[in-house]
Amino acid sequence: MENEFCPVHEAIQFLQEKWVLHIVRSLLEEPRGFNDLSRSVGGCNPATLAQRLDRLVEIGVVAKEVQSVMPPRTLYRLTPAGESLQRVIQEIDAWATEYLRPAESCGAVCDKQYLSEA
Amino acid sequence: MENEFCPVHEAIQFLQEKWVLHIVRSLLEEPRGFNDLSRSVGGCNPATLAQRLDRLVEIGVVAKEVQSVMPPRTLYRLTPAGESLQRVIQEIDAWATEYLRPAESCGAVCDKQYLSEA
DNA sequence: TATAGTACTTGACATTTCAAAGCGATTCAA
DNA sequence: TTGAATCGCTTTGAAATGTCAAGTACTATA
Repeated sequence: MENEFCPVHEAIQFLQEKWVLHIVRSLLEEPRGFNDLSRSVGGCNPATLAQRLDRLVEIGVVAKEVQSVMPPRTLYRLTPAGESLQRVIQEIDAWATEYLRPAESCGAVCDKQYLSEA
Repeated sequence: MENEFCPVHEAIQFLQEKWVLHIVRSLLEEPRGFNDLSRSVGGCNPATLAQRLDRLVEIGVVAKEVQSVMPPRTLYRLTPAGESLQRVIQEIDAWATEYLRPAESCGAVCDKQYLSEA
């Protein structure tokens, strides 16, 4: 269990980095600029977002397209590897809609959620 | 986009907590005690693990079974809701084996991984 | 001319995670 | 019988990580 390369472990390690799944999910909808992405993800501060994007680009899940430096205009879009994460997100979606119950609201208070009984 | 309850968002929020996916994956294999789980997950310190388990129990993904207090013997097992996370993990698995390439080793050095070209 | 928008960076602060040690109790090997 | 190992954690203080507010340099719109 030590010396073998375990892709799942690596994948989990990377997918569990804060905001990664949110970012991917947002980019699955459409390519976005930095601020647009930031708004869409909701709650991720620019420092973290920038760092996460660097990493996603480095890993090859996201491609960064600088359209013009000044005025700044950039597009982040998923690579094929990124797009194929859609299946993961879909499963999360399926699980969530089956098991997650609304606690109170969503946007503001996101600290408590419960599972449905069934 | 503010006041609606978005289960996927909640689910991602919760699944991206550090170690959660690793824990679930480990428990998918079999129910485990605290230390056993700790070893199987690998690298999570006990304080964090304990907290994560509390949360998982609270949310209803994991059930804690205290078999004896002294000598201590506890079992953590997935609830049905937890078990159905298997599909998520399976998709991660599929994605990982398709796109993740071994960088160097696995156990010790887990800081860099690359995607395959295809 | 003024306001809002782009993509970020910076530095101070808060939260999270960490490794290490320890605890009471039991079981097992020497 | 003594000592080490195992169990399920908790505590500690320090290190890593994430967050916030503000700012940069510039353009486009009003």
